[in-house]
Amino acid sequence: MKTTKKYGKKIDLALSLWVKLSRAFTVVQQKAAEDIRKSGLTVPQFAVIECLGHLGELSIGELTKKQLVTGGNMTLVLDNLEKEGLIKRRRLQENRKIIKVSLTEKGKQKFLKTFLPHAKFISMLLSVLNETEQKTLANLLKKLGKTIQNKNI
Amino acid sequence: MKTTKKYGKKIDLALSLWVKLSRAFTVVQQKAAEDIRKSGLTVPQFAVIECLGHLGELSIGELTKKQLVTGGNMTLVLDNLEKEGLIKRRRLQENRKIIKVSLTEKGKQKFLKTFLPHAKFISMLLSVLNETEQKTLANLLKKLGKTIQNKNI
DNA sequence: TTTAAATTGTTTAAATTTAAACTAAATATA
DNA sequence: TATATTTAGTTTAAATTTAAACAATTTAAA
Repeated sequence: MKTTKKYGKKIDLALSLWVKLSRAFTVVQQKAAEDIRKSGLTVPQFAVIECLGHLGELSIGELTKKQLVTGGNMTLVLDNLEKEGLIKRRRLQENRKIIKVSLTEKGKQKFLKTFLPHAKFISMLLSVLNETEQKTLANLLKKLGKTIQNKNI
Repeated sequence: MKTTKKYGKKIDLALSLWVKLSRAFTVVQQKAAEDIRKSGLTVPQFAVIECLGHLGELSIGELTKKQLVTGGNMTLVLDNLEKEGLIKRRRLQENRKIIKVSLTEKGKQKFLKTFLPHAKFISMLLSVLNETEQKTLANLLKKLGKTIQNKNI
């Protein structure tokens, strides 16, 4: 922790936290991305497969909200997954504005084959923190993420 | 916290932590990016200005390491900052492979004008956690980031 | 010394991402 | 009903980012 006050105690602490949050995320993200690419999927493709694999059929809007990406981007990711036969789109008859997305049989196989190994990789990576530390960290991050997201600034 | 074991306690905990880390980072990052764009700089441009403003003259390699971006990308960011007259490049005579980058007078003014308001914004954003929580979080994130980065996987 | 290897930074092409304009469908309002 | 607004998703153009090939310089090894 820095001991010199550059901009005042409160600001210095927040900046230091933000730097460490960025660094920790980026480091994990880059290792995770390397691991994901081995499966032949891009990171956003993997994220969609994972989301559908765990939560079942979702609308495109729900997917973009879950992953905090823009709609145009999601369209492209889904197009590519559709071309590979991993997902399918289905227009809702009750509300024809909405398109539901789900895994095909091939997509389910891909999910089953790729997710657990990647989960183990992440677990191995994060094992530099013990169980208690991981729980504490997760709780603080949850509070940070949830509160800021719900806050309209 | 999830109570159902999907992949075993250890893996579930790590996955849950990774999701929360991503979410917290992304949420803060998107708010921070919005704030930075008001200054007329892109996020990576701002990061370079900040780095040079705080650390003084750095080589291009040092900048890419600090920001965990690829070299090609840094070249473009520096080109654009140079066009705007905010930074300057200087080839080292002792080692002509190395190019040192520093802020111009205009760049220093930009740094002084933009950094503190942004720092205050970040501080306000992170104030959803109290001082103790911020310190705990920063320490855990530091441990996570440093250890994984030094670990060769 | 001279060649080979490593380091530093740039260029290029391709992939990714965003923002804004757009289409289509549903809902609200006059 | 008819028009306007909102919502859901797509298209497009531009910006960003990466990875790989490249050039220049330095260092190491034969």
